[in-house]
Amino acid sequence: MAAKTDDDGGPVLPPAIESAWGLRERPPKGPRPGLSVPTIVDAAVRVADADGLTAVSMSRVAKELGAATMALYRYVGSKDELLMLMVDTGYGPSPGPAEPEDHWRAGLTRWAWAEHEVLRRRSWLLQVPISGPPVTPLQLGWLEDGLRCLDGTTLGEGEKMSVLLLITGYVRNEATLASQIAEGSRAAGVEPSEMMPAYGRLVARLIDPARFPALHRVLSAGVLYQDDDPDDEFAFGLDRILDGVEALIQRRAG
Amino acid sequence: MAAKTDDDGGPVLPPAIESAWGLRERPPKGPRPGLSVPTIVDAAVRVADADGLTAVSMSRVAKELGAATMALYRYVGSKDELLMLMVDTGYGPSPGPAEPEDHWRAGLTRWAWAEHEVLRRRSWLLQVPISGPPVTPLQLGWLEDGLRCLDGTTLGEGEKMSVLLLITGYVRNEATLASQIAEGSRAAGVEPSEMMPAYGRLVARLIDPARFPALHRVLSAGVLYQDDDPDDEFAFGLDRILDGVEALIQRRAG
DNA sequence: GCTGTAATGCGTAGACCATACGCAGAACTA
DNA sequence: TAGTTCTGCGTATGGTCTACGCATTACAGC
Repeated sequence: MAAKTDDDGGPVLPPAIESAWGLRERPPKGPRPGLSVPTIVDAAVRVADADGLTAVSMSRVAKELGAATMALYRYVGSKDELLMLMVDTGYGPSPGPAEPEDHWRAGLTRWAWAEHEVLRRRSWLLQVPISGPPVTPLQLGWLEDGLRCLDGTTLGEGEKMSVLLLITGYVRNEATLASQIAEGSRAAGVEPSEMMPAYGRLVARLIDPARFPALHRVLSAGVLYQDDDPDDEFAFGLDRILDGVEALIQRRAG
Repeated sequence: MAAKTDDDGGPVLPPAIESAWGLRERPPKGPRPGLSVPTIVDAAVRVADADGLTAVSMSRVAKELGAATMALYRYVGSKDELLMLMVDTGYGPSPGPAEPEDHWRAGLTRWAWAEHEVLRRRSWLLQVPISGPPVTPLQLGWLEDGLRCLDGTTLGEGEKMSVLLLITGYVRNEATLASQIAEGSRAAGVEPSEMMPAYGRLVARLIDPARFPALHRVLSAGVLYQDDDPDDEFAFGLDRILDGVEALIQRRAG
């Protein structure tokens, strides 16, 4: 029998996650805890919001709480565990299920924009190295609400999951790109609106039009020089994906 | 005038990247260099291939080369710069442009599968915190070949870029998921084929069917318990995206 | 009320990490 | 041959996570 599995054969959850599901009560012995897992996670989120994920170290979070570094390890098994919990509360609760009368497309659009909005506000969420499929309560809440959007459709359960995976992946990807541009412009001391034009000029300087004809054509068309509305960009890709989903639903229906 | 921009107003490239474009020759004075940027990058890639990205430290790479840690800093400005170069050689050259007679869809499918294959072999590429749009020669080569697939279509240049972004994002996302499952199964000492079923059992244990009805339905359908071919999963999402692109091309054409 | 037990807070210390700085020596130019 | 400039790299600083052990606290049972 392999280690790290419980009696059911399921993977074992870190204690702090189990307590997030309310599956673990505190033993009544010993001194009253001066901290708590939510307090610690909130402090860590505050640090990340203020100074980015790289500023989140155990000592920094402890300082935020007026506690000693090692005190945190009484509540959290490791930094990775803390990060997992930070993701949960960083996303926050799902915006709620779609209205029953909503078209699936309207529901999923709202769902995608909600995640987009969260990631815009807390771009450090994208830098957390996610270590597996979601197991925290709020994360599964997002999944649940996404699934409900597809409730009335002809898709199979597996297809619904695939569609949500596709969309959430797209949202994360677009947000990653946007935050990189923002970060790059801050690092280079350039106005964010000047970032893409500057990138265009850089690529134009580097490439040989004979070796990179298609790319050269893109540059000549001025695509990179103009500073598009990122929201338009996001909406474009999302509509392409939803068009693809719609095609599948039509096929399953007819 | 802001710092970190050159006379053209373009962002300044790190020296090691400029040399990758052949824009910088060595001054003829001083002792012969015992190392070179490509040698160092190759060693770093070897370390990452063998022991993962976390094993890539300056001292470990130096040891791989039989050099002192600080010797590397004569060639590479920082570890981040080394990582950027590792990504370039880690991806390697693009598989080549599509055949001119190929349909755009066949070309993009091949392009996406090629990236998929690279990321399957070198999953550490996904963990490198990418810090901006591509500026290295091989990276732009991939972009070029992707653009050529869309050469004969009715799409605008900006739309072509968006489509490629969409696809590459999808590929990275799917690969990230797959590598997380592989990593998780290794960490828990479970057979990779048992990973998704174990996850399904875990979620089933956690959720309350009343609070998570849609998710419960997915579990009841046994979706998570069966161990699908990951390639089928990948092909499914890719086809959905390409369907969406096809819809757009049709609309632009007609 | 006393004692045993178990949990908490946290100080110390070890094993890493990136990298700033400075110096000795090598290889070229003049 | 002298001067310059670049290389290799040793040392040192300040940061990271976390294993371990100890004193303190608070409850359970007697």
